[in-house]
Amino acid sequence: MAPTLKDVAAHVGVHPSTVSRVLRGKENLKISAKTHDKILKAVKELNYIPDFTARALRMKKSFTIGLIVPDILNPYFARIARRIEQLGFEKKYTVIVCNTDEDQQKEILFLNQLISRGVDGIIIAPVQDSKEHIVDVIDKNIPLVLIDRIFEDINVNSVITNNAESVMKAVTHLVKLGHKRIAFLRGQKNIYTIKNRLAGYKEALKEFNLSLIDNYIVGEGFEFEDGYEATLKLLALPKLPTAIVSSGGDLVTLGAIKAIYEKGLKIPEDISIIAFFDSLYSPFLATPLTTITHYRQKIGEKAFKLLLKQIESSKDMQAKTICVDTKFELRDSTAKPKN
Amino acid sequence: MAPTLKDVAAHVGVHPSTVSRVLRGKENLKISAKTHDKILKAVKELNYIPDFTARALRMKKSFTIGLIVPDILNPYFARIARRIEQLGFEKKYTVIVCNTDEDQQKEILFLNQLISRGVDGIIIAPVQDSKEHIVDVIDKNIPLVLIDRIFEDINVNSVITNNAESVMKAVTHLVKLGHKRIAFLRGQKNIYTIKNRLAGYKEALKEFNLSLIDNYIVGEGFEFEDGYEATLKLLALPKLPTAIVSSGGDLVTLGAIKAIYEKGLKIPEDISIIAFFDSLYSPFLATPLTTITHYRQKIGEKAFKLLLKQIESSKDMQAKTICVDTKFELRDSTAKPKN
DNA sequence: CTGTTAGCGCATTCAT
DNA sequence: ATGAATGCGCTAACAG
Repeated sequence: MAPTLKDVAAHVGVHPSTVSRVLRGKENLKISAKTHDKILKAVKELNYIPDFTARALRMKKSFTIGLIVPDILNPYFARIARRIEQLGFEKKYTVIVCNTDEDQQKEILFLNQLISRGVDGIIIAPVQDSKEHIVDVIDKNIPLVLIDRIFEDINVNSVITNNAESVMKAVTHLVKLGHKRIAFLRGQKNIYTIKNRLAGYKEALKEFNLSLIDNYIVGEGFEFEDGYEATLKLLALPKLPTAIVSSGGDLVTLGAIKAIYEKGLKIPEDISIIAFFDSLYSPFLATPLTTITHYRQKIGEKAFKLLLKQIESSKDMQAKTICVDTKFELRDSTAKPKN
Repeated sequence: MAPTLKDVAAHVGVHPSTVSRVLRGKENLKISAKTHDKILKAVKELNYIPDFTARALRMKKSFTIGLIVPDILNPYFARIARRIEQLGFEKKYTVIVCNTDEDQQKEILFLNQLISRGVDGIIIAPVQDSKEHIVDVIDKNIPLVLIDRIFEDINVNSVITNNAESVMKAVTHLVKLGHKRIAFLRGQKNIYTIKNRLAGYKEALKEFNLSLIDNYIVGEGFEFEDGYEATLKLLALPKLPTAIVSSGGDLVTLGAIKAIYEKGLKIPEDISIIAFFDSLYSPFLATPLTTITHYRQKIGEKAFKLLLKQIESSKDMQAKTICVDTKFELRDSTAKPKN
């Protein structure tokens, strides 16, 4: 068996609580240098490792936070998660990452699991079929911050990005190149980010007096196949778009690229593309992609700091929504339209 | 405050232990249908969520496993991790992922942290500067399985891939195309996988009677910059290689590609490349890469199952080393050498 | 400066 | 079929 406080205490000949005090190392608790040293020596000798579980139970504080994201394989969330872990590590917090695969049932399960494990707080990019389960958590007074996707009518700390503006910038770029038939490859419909990106798309069209063509808005999910299928549909239209704004992220975009190649089209000669794309790989693709990328580390940082503040402040703090900019990176996947 | 067993018991008018029994749901414990139902009803009403921490303390079983990898941003480890999480979820285990960034100090810290948290087992791709800390964990009788990187002289469950054979296959392919000057872009030296890949490289050279050129073996790490720098060095040599085997994974390979492009060379016309490359992106790169890829999900699966068996078996089981194949995927980054 | 006491929430052994 | 008692390992309030 692993040695406990009691074992260490017995080994030194003091009371367990004394050992505890030494190990907690509170400044103001006066302990004789002698016993202090003896205890530390015994700890080393016995190779004592404190039992975090017991401590958590006693202190009602687990130094654990939960992170719920759709899919950690997505470089967007991976980078955010990694940053949160890093910061957590610095502050002695462990983070438990949960992947929902955009399945709200799973999300609810994870939420309960995390609560059951007594996490000190939760960072979540929710599935957004509904919000009751999120509200429940907040009502339980468990610190929570939303990332990427918020519910506009609930008052909670959140970190988002300026989706609409990003797309408007992208469309503007295309219009200036001469494009008039710009399609929007969506991603999953009901998601906050996507709704806002779509809104930005529509607003930009309006601004440039371009008509909104329903068939030009396609896509139903965030997976490779979703992008592939949707783009095939797009490319089967009688009147092809000359440009695509891909708002569903890396996988969707790769799917789109595959479809485009399969149809024998060239990027950007036949069709231009601007994508929300967060991996390192964009410069190396067949045609280096012009992208909208996120400051993912910053998003992770803001989220973690908000959460930490909420965890550490006894009184409830004023909820804040932080908006992080995106970056427009011009590469080679956009050009003037042919016709 | 969250309701406890006691609250539920009081609400129904029974003893907490009775509630516990109902919730544990052991078959052989006879409980009247009446109280059973009443208790379940109360649980729902109060929205009782069991305290996992307390349970873990009491049962000395946390239903948590630790996964320690170099970097979850690496698609190789990301996919393995994801699969382990998935399987863990099915079996009610939570997994805590730790990233070492190839820093052994961190690895030791994480190991202790995990032990302190009372994980039921650990899966680890170790840094491999040394092995004492790993042996310590095993000596503590904590179930542990090594992935990707093993210590050949310690007897422990492990899952590896056939590194040497993979490289031999790659070199063979290049030789058959007519290459005689084949460089090896290594990755971090002291790592098991890399050592074996290098061994495979050397063996293949020998088999084909090609001389081993020291300058053709480069690379010191797993990052993008490592690949970039190392390849620049390679391309500054008086006698350029006509092909590169990149054994350091995705990032290193991307770095290499960048260096090659910057030197104004073309793939595969000027230089061929075969890479250990695990992301979805390989078909879409400027020249779709001929790669060696891993069955990452399978690796995760094997590792998880080994660990679970070890956790669940009271007596210590016979340690096993499972070797998972790799896949050679021919694309367009290899061709006959120019001269 | 250190020991004593109590209890976090739960599962379990022993009663009844 | 259920209640009572115990303790997992730890911290904290209170004594002294």
